[in-house]
Amino acid sequence: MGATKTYIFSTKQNELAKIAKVLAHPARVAILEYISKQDACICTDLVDIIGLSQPTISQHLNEIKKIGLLKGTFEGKNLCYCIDQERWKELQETFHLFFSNINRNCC
Amino acid sequence: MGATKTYIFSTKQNELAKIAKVLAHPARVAILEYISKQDACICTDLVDIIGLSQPTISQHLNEIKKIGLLKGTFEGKNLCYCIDQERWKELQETFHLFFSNINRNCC
DNA sequence: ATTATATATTGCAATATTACGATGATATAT
DNA sequence: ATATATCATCGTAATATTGCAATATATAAT
Repeated sequence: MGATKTYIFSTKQNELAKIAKVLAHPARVAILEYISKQDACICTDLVDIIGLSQPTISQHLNEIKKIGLLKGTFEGKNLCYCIDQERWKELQETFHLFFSNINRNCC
Repeated sequence: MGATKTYIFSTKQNELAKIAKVLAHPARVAILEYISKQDACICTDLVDIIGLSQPTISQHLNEIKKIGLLKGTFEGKNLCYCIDQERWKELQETFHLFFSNINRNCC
């Protein structure tokens, strides 16, 4: 009891849910928006900009990383994150397909 | 501590997160897919088809309803659910915009 | 009125998520 | 070597989610 019964559902359903879960927190939405607006990698102003503690931001970044959305490279002292464009497009397509496959007939 | 600090974020960020949260469970993805594949309203085969208990399915339907994705009408004995097309399109657009606004330049 | 059927609500236990202080690891600067 | 800065990890408290049994509600049929 209490835990999601993933084994009941299809791989695709679980996959979409997993991605959606990452977007299901405003901090992660904000992080992704901020990174995507930068011309290049960001080297964490995130803590100041978003207003959550450093460990919390780190945790959220990790969630985003888990679904392959972040590429990280070291550049001097700071770890620089940017969005993995290929993966981003994959997710975009996943959501696009989900939203497109809806029947027009209804009550 | 423990609860999401929604007041830190913009309305749009919270809105996207709220919608994503609904899609962040495979049961709700499955429910939406099933309803959208029907020609007309469905009158709950959901419990049998998905394999969760009736109260659990009811709860999930309620989460979906909360973001305005379901229209329900009584038709005979059974409550029939179908997807609100207008709202569906709105959400589709919300995600589309989110995924489109990403910068191309990166490391 | 009684019964059968479908769905909602309540209450609760198991588990997951969110957030942060304390601490650790690593790299640069002095 | 020591200090400083940046980010990760650990531990833990607060809160949220998931799932179901039991119960309530509502309509339809008898």
